[in-house]
Amino acid sequence: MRNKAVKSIDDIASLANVSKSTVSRALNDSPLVKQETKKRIQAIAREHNFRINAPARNLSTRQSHTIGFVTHAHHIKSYSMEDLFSLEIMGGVANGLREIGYEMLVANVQPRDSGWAHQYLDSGRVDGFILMTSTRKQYHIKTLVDMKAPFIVWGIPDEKYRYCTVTGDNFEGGNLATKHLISNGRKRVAFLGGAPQELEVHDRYAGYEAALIDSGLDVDPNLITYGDFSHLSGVSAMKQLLNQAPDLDAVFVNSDLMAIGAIKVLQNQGKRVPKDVAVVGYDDLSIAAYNNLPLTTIRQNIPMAGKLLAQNLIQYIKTGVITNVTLPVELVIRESA
Amino acid sequence: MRNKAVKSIDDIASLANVSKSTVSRALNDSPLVKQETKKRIQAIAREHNFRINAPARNLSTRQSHTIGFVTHAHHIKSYSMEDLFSLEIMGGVANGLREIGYEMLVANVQPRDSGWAHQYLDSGRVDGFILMTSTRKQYHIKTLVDMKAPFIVWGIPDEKYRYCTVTGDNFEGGNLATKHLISNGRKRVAFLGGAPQELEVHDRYAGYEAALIDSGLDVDPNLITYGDFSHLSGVSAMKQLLNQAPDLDAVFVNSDLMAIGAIKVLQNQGKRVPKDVAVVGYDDLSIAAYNNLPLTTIRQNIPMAGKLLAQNLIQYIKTGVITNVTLPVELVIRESA
DNA sequence: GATCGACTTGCAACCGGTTGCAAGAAGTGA
DNA sequence: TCACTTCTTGCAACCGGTTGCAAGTCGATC
Repeated sequence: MRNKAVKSIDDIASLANVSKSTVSRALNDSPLVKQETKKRIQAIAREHNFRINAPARNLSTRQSHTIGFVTHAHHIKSYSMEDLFSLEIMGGVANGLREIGYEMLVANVQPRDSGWAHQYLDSGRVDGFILMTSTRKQYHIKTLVDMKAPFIVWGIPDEKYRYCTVTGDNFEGGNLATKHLISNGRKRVAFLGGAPQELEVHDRYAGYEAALIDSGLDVDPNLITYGDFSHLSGVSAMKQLLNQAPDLDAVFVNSDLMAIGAIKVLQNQGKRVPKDVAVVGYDDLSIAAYNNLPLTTIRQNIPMAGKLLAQNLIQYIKTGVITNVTLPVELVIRESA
Repeated sequence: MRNKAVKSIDDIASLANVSKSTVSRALNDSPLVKQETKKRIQAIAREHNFRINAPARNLSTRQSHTIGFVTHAHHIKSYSMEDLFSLEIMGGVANGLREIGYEMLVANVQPRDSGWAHQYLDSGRVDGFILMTSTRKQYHIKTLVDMKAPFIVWGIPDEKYRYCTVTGDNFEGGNLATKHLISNGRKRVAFLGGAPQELEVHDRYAGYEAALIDSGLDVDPNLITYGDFSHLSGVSAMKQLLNQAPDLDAVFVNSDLMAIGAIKVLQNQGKRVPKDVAVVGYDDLSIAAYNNLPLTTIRQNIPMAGKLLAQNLIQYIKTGVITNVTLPVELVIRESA
């Protein structure tokens, strides 16, 4: 260990026989310092394994270089499979942020808590937020807009406000899934939606409806039902569907988690999947491929989504540019349809 | 909004007609300031929605009040079901930390990266680490010990060093699982272990072996094999087991993820689970209950584990007390055995 | 040889807290 | 009334960076 006492920029300064300002500039690659000096200082810093003190830097620049990743765990005490979508995105976000020199703080927010944003932002702990939480999302967005906090959300932008978003192409997803089922000869294709208040769900429905109409099939209200994206809601919604329309021969389900629940219900009731009833899920979580009956599903490009959430938020923070991006989705055919 | 310009402790100081030192002490509930003054200052702070500036405080106290949660994602670019165990614990850790006033930073470390610890610690970004990463865990532990970094790990402590740990009772887990299978009349109970270099796996094996011996059953090397806890490794290890011992009638699997893979293999080869072959998993991840065939498994108390990882690390940081705790496990009977 | 602009570098203030030490106020006992 | 505690409070230094501004160096131009 040679970093005896090289803890601050001042130490480097004495070693290099320059002032701390010069060291600061050199380490930040400022054009103000001579190439040669810069190289020399950087070499010394590297050699002594020096790391800029983050709190000091954050204090001085009034930026934390940290982003809060906001989730609202399905179960209060710990994450679970129900949170898998958020969790998978989180990995992509963490990577995306690191590539541009930011860190990620996890803020697991209680649904009723309204002070969290101030708590993180006013204390200078984070520079902005990435919102995944679906319950009460509109409410949280309003709060953030009101306090002028920098943030980006996974989902379709609400017309009322202007803010950054990243989402998948939900119409296309619903359309692809339904067309696939129809092209396999299915005539009674049901729609098992996510939470009905979500705009994403409306778009997926629109895609579903368009596919039916394109093929000259009827849109039957008895074939439509909703859950809340969770496994359990998939179970009960599927039961309801079977009651309303016992003759259905396919289901387009708005999440893989619900699809897995739905398949279980179908099998329990003696239906063969996909023979009697074909099922298409949504998201293509890692679990879709691992499922007992590998899921045919609509893939959302999760790593890309994470990366864009990171990049576009930072871009917004730095430049104020508001981006709303829609990512393409694709149909992944496995065994359930 | 009344917090016009109340951004710093100085602002509060002028409002309250005291010095900033007094405000600082009041907000930290120091006994040095008079009760009445303290109340008054706290009231003013609350009223103006004041939050202490974290970077300033961190700089001054040389503590970040932040912990790095270290994982090593199974896939590089994003988290997946394979990381579910870490992810579930993460929720518990985040909650545990918040309860004692700490934040959690996610550090998704590349397996070959050796500089990450210095990067986070020397820069004052975190006060310590929580280690979940299993690949190369020993290597990372050595690094942390060498640099005298505060950390706690999920797992059994290595005899060579002294550091904080939290783990489940692996012997008991292996023993409970195996006894359960034997008590159901199984005679040829296989052991499908996690990564063979892990101490946890040895203990689970010991529990398995003890149960066999207690019941007068032979320990047959053909019934033993190993994977690496992942779903895929469960698939190939199960195939191998069936080759080595086609007559097996039960398997104790070291993770739920591997168990799900193993069951798929068994079913594909025409074995009925649990009728022909009973399967017990390990961990009781949320996925165990949701699986197509709900898993009988050994439950690790994940929320508690997360909480203790958080609490004991902070305790160590504050007092230097090294804790090594072993949490009880329990058998959860569902449908696979 | 004086002037000028382009480069480099250093000084010192500032970011917003914490804390050791000194000092003033209030209370106590002699 | 005075010396001595015990409470409270404020002063000022410090944590480790960043940055506006002044100043010094140096070759080029007139």
